[in-house]
Amino acid sequence: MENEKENLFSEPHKRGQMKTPLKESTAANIVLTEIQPDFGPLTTPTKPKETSQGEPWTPTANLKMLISAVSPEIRNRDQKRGLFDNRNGLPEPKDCLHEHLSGDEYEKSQPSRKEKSLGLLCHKFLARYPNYPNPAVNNDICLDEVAEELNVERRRIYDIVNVLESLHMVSRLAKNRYTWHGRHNLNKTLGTLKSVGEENKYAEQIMMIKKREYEQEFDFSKSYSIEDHIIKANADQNGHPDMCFVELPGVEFRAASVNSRKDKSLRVMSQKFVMLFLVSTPQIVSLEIAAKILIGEDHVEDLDKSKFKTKIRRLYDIANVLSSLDLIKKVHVTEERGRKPAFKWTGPEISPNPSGLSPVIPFSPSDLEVRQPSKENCAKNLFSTHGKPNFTRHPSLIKLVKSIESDRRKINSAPSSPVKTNKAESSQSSAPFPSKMAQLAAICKMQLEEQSSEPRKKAKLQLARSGHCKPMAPLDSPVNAELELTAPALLQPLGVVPLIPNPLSSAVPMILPQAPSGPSYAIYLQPAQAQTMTPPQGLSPTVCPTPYSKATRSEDYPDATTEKAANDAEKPSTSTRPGNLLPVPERQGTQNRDREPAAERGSKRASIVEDSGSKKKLKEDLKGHENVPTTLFPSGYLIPLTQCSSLGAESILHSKENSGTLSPNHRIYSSPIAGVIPVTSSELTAVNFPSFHVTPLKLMVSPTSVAAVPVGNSSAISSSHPVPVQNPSSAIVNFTLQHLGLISPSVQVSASPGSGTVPMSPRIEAVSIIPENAGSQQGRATRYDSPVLGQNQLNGQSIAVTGAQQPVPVTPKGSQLVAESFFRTPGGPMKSMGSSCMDFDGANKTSVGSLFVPQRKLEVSTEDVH
DNA sequence: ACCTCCCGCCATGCT
DNA sequence: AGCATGGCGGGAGGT
Repeated sequence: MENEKENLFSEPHKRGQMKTPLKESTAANIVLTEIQPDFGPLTTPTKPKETSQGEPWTPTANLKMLISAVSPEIRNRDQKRGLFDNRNGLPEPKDCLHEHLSGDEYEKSQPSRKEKSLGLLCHKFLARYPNYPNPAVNNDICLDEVAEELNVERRRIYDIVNVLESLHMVSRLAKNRYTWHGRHNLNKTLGTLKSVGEENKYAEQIMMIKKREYEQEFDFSKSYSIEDHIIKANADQNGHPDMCFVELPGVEFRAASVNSRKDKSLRVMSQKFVMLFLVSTPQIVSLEIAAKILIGEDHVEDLDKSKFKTKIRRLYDIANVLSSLDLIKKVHVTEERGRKPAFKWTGPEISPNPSGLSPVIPFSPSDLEVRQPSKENCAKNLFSTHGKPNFTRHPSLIKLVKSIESDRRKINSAPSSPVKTNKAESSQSSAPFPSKMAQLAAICKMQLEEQSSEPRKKAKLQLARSGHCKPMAPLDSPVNAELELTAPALLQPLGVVPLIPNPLSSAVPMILPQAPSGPSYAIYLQPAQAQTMTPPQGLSPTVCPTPYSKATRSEDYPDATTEKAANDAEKPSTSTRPGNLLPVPERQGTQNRDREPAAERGSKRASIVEDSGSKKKLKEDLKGHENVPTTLFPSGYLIPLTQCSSLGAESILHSKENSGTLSPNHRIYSSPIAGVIPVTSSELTAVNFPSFHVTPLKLMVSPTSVAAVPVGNSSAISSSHPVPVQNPSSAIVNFTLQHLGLISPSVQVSASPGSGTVPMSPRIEAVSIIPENAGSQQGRATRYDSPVLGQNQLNGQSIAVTGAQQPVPVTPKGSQLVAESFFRTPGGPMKSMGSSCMDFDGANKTSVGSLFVPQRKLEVSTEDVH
C-alpha cells in the first residue's frame, strides 16, 4: 500500500532541481535544511525509481519521509508499509514496486486508493515548485510533463491546477502550459477573496443556515422565515453558483480563464469555498454548509440531492488541494446530531484587501495592462456561463468579451516558454516510517516554529514589516487589524463594499483604487447586483464561551490534547520537514508549505466547531431564500490593479502569514486537557460585536494603526503570541512526554491557560472583547512558508528582502539563522484550547433581527482525515 | 452503512 | 476533426 505511493508518485520528479525556481527555497527551506542538511536534495536522480523516493538512503530522505508522514495520507502509507524505499520507482512505479517490493508489501504496492489521492498528488505537485519562485526564472509548468512524471492522468492535474489557479498560484500561459507563481500572490488573493466574500455576505449566509438548522433541530419554531429569506436571498445572489472568478492583480492571470469555458466550477467553487473560510468567524466550514451556499442558487434544494452530492464531491476535491496547501485542515464538527465533516482554515489570516491598505503600491504600467485583461476575463466569466444561470449579459459585453478572448488567445498561445520544471520534490514520498516518527518530526518542527515565530514575530514583525513592507507596509495594517478583529472584520467589509456600488446596468467594470493593502481592483458587477450594494454588515456571531468539551470528548481529550500538540507541532514541523526533504534550494520554502499540509492532515486537532448544521436542513435553507435583493453579489470580478504592489505586498503577506499562522494554532491546540478552558479564543472573538463597532475599528486600523501594530505578523502575534510565545513548545513538550510515557496525557504543562492573550492594539481590544479570540481565529497557520528569505526569517530581520525577494535568491544564511532561532527552547506553555461553541447566528443583526441562535456546541474533532 | 473521493466517460470548446 | 479542458456522477475503498 503505501509504499507505492511513492512510486506512484514517483516522480520524483525531477528533482527538483531543475530548474526551476529555486530560489525560494530558501527561506522555508532553511529550516529544514538546517535540520537536515543534506539532502539533497535534490534530487535524486533518478526519478524513476523514486518513488518517493528515495529518500531512504539519505537522511534527507528520512526527513522527507517524516514530512510526508505528516500528512495523513502519507503517513498511513508509510506506516503501513514502510517499506521500502522505494526506489523503484519509476514512474510507474507501481509496477516496479510490486516487483521490488517484497512480498509483503506487495500489497501495498498497489497503490491503495489513498496513495492515489488527490491530496497526495497535489503534494507531489507542489513539491516540484518553490513556494516563492523567483520570478525571473521561468516557472512554466507543462501539464503533460507533470502528469507523466507523477504518473497520473491529466485529468487529475487539471483538478489541481484549477484550484491553484483560483488562488492565483498558477496562471495559464497557453495550452498545456501554466506558469507557477507560488505563494507570492497568495495573500493578496486571499485578501481579495475575503473582500468579495464579505461583499457577498457569506458570513451572514452561513449564519442563517446554521440558525435554521438549529431551529429545525430544536424545532424551535421555525423562525426562520425571515432569516431564511435572507439567506436565500443571499444565496441567490451571492451564492450564485456562478460567481465570477475573482481575478487578481498582476500576475498574469489573465490567462486564467483562458478558455473561457466555464470558468465556473472548480475555479469559482474553489474561490467561494475559500471565501467562506475567510469570512466566517470560526473559520470552520462544514461541507454541508459550503455546499449549500455554493449551490446556492437556488433553489434547488430539494431538487437535487444529486446536485448536492456532486457539490460535495467537488468540495472534497478542492479541499484536498487546499489541504495540501495547508490552507485548511479537516476536522469534524460535532453537533447534537452527530459529526459532520468540516474544514478549518489554517492558512494565513488575511485582511481584506480593500480595506486597508497600504498606500502604496506602485502600480506600474503593467497594471494597466493587467487590468484590461482582467476585465476581459471578468467579462467572460460573467457572461460566459454556460448553462448555468448566471447573470444576464449584455450583448455588447459579450462581443467585447469575445474579442478580448480572441486576443487573449493569441497572446496565450504565443508564450510558451520552455518548460520548466523543477522538481524538487521528493518530498512526499514516503518512506516508510512510522507515524510516530512523523509526529515527532512534526513536533520538532512545531517547536522550532514556535520559537522562531515568537522572536520573529516580535522583531520581525516590526522590523521586518517595516522593512519589507515598506512598500506594502500599509497593507499590513489592515491585515493586522482584521486578524485581530477578525470576526468583526469579517462582518464588515469595509472597503469592499463601497466599491461595489455601482449601478451599472449591465456589468460595468468599476475600478476601485484601493491603495492600501490590496491592490485596487476593478469589480465587474452584473446589473442585478449593481443594484444594491449594501455594505456587508457584520454579522456578529455569538460566541459561546463555554468551552465545552463535551462528554464526548472524553475520547477526544486525550487525543485532542495530544493531537493538538501534535498538530501544532506538525504544522511547523511540517513546514520544516519539507524543507528538509526537499531538495532544498528551490523549494524549500515551498516545501515547507507543502509539507505542512501533510502535517495538518495528519494531525488532528480538536477545535472548536461551530457548525451545527443540520444536514438536511440545507435544503430547507436553500428553499427559503429569495429575497434579499440587497446583497451584493460576488458575481463581479475583481481585478486588482496593482501588480507591483502585489509583489511587495506579497512579501509582506508572507511574513504575515507566517507569523499569523503560528500563533493561532497554538491557541487552538492548547491543551484541552489542561485547559479547562477550552474555549478557544476564536470563540471568544467570535463574540459579536455589533457590526457598527467593528467597522469603526477597522477604520481605525488603517495604516496608521498598522504601523503601530505589527502587521500581519502582529496579528498573529497578538493572538498567538501570547501563549505561544511564552511557551512555544510547551505543547510539544507535553506531547512528547506523553508519548514517551513520561507523563500522562492528562497532565500537561500548560503555560497559559487560554487567556493569555495579549491584546494587541487598543483597537483590537476594543473590538474584540476577548483578545484571545481574535488571535485564535486568525492564527493558525503556521507555516513558514516564507516566501522569501526575509520572510523565512522569522526573526524578521532579514526582512529587507521583500522587495527583492522574489527576484533575489534567498540566502541560505538567513535560513540558518532562522533555524537557530527555532531551536531555541521549547518551553512551553501550553495553550489552552477550548472548545467553544460558536454561533454564527448572532451575526447579522443588522440584517436580521436578532438571530440569535442557541448556541451549540460544536466540537471539533479533529480527525484527520481519512 | 456512511464517508470519501477516484476514475474516467463524455460534453464543451478551442485549434 | 482532433485535442485540450473539465463537468459529473458511478461506484469502490476505507472506516
